[in-house]
Amino acid sequence: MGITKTEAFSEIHNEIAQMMKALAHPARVAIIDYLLSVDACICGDIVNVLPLAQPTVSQHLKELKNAGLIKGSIEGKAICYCVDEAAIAKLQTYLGRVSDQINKKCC
Amino acid sequence: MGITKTEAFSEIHNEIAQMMKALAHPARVAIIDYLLSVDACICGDIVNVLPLAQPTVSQHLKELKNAGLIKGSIEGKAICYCVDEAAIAKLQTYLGRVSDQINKKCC
DNA sequence: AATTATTATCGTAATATTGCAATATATAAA
DNA sequence: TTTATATATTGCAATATTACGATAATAATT
Repeated sequence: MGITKTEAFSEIHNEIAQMMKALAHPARVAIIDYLLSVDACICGDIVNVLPLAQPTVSQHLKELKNAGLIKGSIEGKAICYCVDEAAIAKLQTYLGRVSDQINKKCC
Repeated sequence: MGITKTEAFSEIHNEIAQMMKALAHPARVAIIDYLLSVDACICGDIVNVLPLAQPTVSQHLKELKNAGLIKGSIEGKAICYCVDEAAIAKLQTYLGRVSDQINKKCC
């Protein structure tokens, strides 16, 4: 139905899924990469870097922000976005657990 | 439009996004977790563990398989699925790079 | 105050995803 | 060969996502 049975799953599974979803689009992965490539977090030109119209980029930024993957703060007439370290760490921790539990003698 | 401008993004960004997408649903995260919790990879009861109907689970398994996150092999009348180590490693590598590049003095 | 630059929101069209009943397929067991 | 068990496929309804033009909101500049 395009609707996820969120309530049927554990909070952890929902949380991980939500963060993964934020990165489940090449534009959003590209945004993360661009934010990292800029030395400071004064970034007012994300729109110019992506092959998408400004409203679309704004929407993607919003999704990244809602998922907690980036933080934004007003910096004059531009807005400064940067990657949230804690969020990335959370994903790393999850994947680390997965990696550790893989049964090497399996399949 | 619900359609992603795939061709406008780099292969790496698309590849990462695709893998993330596979984990962008609590059911699929739950499947991974369940596969890891079983000692061997003889798993014929994923359907009974999830709060979803059999066709829905089958569909989620297909998506995980298409994204390369799990491998499946026929084992009698059941099918053995298990987590693909290389795929997880690829995601870990990506997140590791992100983590390394985060500008600590930012924001 | 008017202008300019930057980002957000609204509305909408096209497409994708989620979920399941019904049904098909495949293999093991009887 | 029939039956039972396990998984896949099809078809469809409900909802979500993606993309963008038009427009609004905000803040610096003139």
